[in-house]
Amino acid sequence: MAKGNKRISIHDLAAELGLSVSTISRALNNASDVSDATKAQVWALAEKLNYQPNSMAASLRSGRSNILGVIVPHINGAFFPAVVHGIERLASQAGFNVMICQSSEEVGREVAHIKALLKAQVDGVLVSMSNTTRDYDHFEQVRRKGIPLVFFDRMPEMPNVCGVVADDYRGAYQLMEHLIGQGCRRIAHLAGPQHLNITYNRHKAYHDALLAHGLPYDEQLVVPLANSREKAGAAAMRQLLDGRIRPDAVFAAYDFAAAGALQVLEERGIRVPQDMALAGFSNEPFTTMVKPQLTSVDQQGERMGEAAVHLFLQLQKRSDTFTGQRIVLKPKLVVRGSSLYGQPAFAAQAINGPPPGL
Amino acid sequence: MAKGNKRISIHDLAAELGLSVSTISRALNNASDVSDATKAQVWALAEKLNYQPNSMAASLRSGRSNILGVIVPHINGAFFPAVVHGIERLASQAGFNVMICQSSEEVGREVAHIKALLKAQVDGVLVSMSNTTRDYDHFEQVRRKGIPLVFFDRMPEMPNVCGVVADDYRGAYQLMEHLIGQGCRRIAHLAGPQHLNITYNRHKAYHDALLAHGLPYDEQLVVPLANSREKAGAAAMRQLLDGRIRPDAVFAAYDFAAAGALQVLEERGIRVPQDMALAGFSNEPFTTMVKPQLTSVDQQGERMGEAAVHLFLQLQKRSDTFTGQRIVLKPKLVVRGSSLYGQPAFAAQAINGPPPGL
DNA sequence: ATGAAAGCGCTAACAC
DNA sequence: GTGTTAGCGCTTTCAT
Repeated sequence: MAKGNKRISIHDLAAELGLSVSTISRALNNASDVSDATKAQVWALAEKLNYQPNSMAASLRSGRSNILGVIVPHINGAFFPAVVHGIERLASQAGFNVMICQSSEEVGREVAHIKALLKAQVDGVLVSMSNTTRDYDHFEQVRRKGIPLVFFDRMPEMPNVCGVVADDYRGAYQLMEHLIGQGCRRIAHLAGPQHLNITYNRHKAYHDALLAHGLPYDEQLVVPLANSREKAGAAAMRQLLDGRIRPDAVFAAYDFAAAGALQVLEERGIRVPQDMALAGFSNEPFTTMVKPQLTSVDQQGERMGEAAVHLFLQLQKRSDTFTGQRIVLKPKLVVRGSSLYGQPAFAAQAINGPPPGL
Repeated sequence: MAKGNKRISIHDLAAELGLSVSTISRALNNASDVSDATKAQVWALAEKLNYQPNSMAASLRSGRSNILGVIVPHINGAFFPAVVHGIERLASQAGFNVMICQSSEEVGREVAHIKALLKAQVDGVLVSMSNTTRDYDHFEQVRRKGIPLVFFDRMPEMPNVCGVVADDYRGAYQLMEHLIGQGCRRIAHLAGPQHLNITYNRHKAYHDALLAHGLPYDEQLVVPLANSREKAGAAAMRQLLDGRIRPDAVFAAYDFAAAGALQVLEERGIRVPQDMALAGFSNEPFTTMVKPQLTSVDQQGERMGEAAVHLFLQLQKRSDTFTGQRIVLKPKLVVRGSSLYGQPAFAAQAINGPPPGL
């Protein structure tokens, strides 16, 4: 009984009302050249019969699917979810459905997802590369089909790519100036992969800021992170502490890594920020939950998502020329207890008192 | 130049090879009744011409889209991302593409998403209700179309619904027994919405466990949370502390709320767990980053996702009878510093007497 | 303002 | 094993 209802189509509506299918179609799409009376009839009947349009058929015929494909490396942490949220908001406002895929940082899955999205005839593809992606053929394929392609956050080194990024260099540079301004002189860096624009830029800003302030760049103070998670941060921190030089500040390329580092520091009885300042990157919500609260850089995830959709819509309009348009978002330094010695009112607890343990 | 390539279809392949379209179709789908030689030819040419199948056309014809629709309330925190991950893994293994949608806890968006998924001819819908959903018409509509519908975590009160849930009651009960076993006697509860199965069960277990151990259930010790976030937890904690009775333990229905509560306790100089034990629910990653680490209950997100897909696949096979099948996952209590008095090495300063006044 | 008719690209009987 | 054929449900000229 539940399924006897054979799907009802515009033909059924047409028959019922004694109209032609084309009129029904036009009415349903609210075309301008249908009388209001007819529209009303059609809408009413559609409602009554609980008519569900078949978007497959529509897409097949029209060539437009109204689906936007999105590929993110993962949805851990708060950043990518925020971006996705921004994308969904604006896209659905523009009448698009969004198909979200996770590459889980594997090129293989990224390629597979691109393929699936193309099969699904998406009208556009928004992607943030996986960190194992070194070859860009699959992206080129999207463009070759004339389908708008927009990157966000993690961009490939391709000619004429469109995309939106946060100014990681600037954010990291500001962060470094803050640390230096706090009196730190031997700042270490827990570095992300150098083939990705984002982490490359964070590292480069670290380097440049040091030199610009007359401080040496010491490779011993730069430890690569195996990934962006806590454990990797903890491991890197241990490696750093076991080295010859003891830094007086650590800039981790990710908040999660910073959190891992923080735990190691606590284990070893090194006070933050008194003995060592600490800062991360991304402004994850948990940065305000740990003790001391973590200084970080906010990447404006939601705005990034919106900007990406914006770019897509533009590209769709004038699909002839794929100008390598880029939008660069200004990140925001968020200073908290983990890098603040002294004065500010609310940070009073940060400085006085002996170490909290014991 | 980039877009002159008019899409190539099986007709092009057929013409090029002097075969019929049906043979091409069969070869492409690796049907058993095509000679290997032909298959090889077809595959080769498809590769060479970079043929992309059009899944819209295939779906329209076959009636199967191979798309699985998923609706989650949000992707904050780690739980829903974990579920989604589980879903994607198993679904893609079974040859399905996944379309993820966020309702953002708004029924309106949930309804809209259901509509869009139906239009897109999805083969099944997996959903975790928004917390503003009180009416289930849109879900019924899915079933009425004969489309497999599976809930996870948050289930509606509908007859014969299929779904997979964690045993929140059991998890919360174990948590309560742990607290009581630790000597807590005036345990408070920061409660989630009571119209949702999950938070209702957490509350009910709180209630039942108290009575079962001869402790009174006191409404003054139950404070409703405005939502699942930190701020709400902080607000509820303040309200609790401003009340007449000072609890010696707090069980928050969400980890984020517990984190907010923890901050308030710190502000007020109330030591955790010595003065007051604290526990949350979900086992978010940040529970190990805060100090003290938070006791919580793990909900097995990834397994829940896999189970949901499993149910869907079953439903799809025997679509005649919609048995109200349910899978219940056993949650896991994770005891950490926030509720541990005594022995363990690092907790040397433990106090076991009655809670210090004030 | 409405209708007729031709497909979009593919699959699935049914023939041979 | 391969070919023929008839649509899936809709949009979209082109008529009227």
